[in-house]
Amino acid sequence: MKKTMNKSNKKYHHQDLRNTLLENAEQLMSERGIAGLTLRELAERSNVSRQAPYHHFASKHALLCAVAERSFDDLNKLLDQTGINDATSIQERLKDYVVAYVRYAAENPEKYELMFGAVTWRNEPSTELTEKGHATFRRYTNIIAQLKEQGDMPDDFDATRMSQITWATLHGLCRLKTDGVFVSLEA
Amino acid sequence: MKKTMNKSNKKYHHQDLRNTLLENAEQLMSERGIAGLTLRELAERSNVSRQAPYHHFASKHALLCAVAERSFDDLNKLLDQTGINDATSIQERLKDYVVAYVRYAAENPEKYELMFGAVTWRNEPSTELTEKGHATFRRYTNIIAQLKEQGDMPDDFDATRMSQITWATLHGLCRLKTDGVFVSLEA
DNA sequence: ACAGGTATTTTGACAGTGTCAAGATTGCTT
DNA sequence: AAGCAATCTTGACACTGTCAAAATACCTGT
Repeated sequence: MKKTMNKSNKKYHHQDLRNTLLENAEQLMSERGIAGLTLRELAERSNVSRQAPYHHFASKHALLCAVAERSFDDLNKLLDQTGINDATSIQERLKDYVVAYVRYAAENPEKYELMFGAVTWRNEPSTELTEKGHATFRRYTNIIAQLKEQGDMPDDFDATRMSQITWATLHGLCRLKTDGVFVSLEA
Repeated sequence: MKKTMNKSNKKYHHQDLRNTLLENAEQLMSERGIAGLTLRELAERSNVSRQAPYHHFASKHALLCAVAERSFDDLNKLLDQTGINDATSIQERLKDYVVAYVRYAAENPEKYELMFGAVTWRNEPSTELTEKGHATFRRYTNIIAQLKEQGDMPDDFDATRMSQITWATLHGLCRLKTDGVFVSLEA
């Protein structure tokens, strides 16, 4: 029985610091906005010196990318739950996907910004990040493909093309919401 | 004949500093990205001290908002030119609008970010900014409305609703492009 | 033309930022 | 118990936005 009881020890965060940092970063982001997130305040809130985070994240940008990946996991977990009831029709599944998707974006504007914003995607996004982003989209195209297989669509219905267009619509609406362009528009 | 020849005088920028700053800000943005735009470097490039811009813009945020307004003017000017040939059909006009719109966004990602991004819209956007943003959208809805008037659309065609959805699609595609999510996808 | 005032630009200063470098502390392994 | 690697801390630096106060150039009324 090894004595790996370091979790209970207050001093020296050890393996937990990474998760603690990520969680506090998310909360700090939702409070001060993504631009207002400061590594120093994050460190202070995590009861750690200002340089400690650098042992878990190479830079602030890396930290933000990690938050983005985490958010993708959260969203995908949410979307998983919508598919639990397989008895429902494909149309119902599509609707559930869209509703969950929009809700997540609306409730976590900063996370959504990191997931699909320029900060992460225009600075050498990691392969994991790009993979998770593509996976989220692929999950959508699967539903659209099933919709076509069901046969209710016209013959010239290109599932891939249609997925791109309609998901762009979805994304555009989410972005308008998260960016604050929408202020008074019912769902 | 008053002697208002201050334009030619090299010293003391006077009325031109504001425009010079805006132009240099745009160029600096396209080089270093919107986050890389620095008031100090902007001042230096404009051959002016670091505090001079503050007499024309209350803060960096105000400067960015001014750039956004300017970009709206540019885009609207571009869209004006597409409508010059009134002989073309409405369908053609819509296509021209979309093409010009997407092209502007793709060629000026930073400006587009300021026009519809969180930086400007989530920090007390000025009435002028919101007005210009709405005007750009209104111009789009007009085309859609004309499309309906022309009679080719089904009876339950809600022009307003349709404008919102299709413009969200347009915006979503532009955003994916400007944010760098698209990297290898033909137009 | 000149005096005075206003608009404009400058210089000095400060708190805050990300992050490099080097030292200190802890816990695990032998 | 010793040593070592992982982890955390402290010191330092260049850079940022912006406040305060001084300096400069222009404009207007007389």
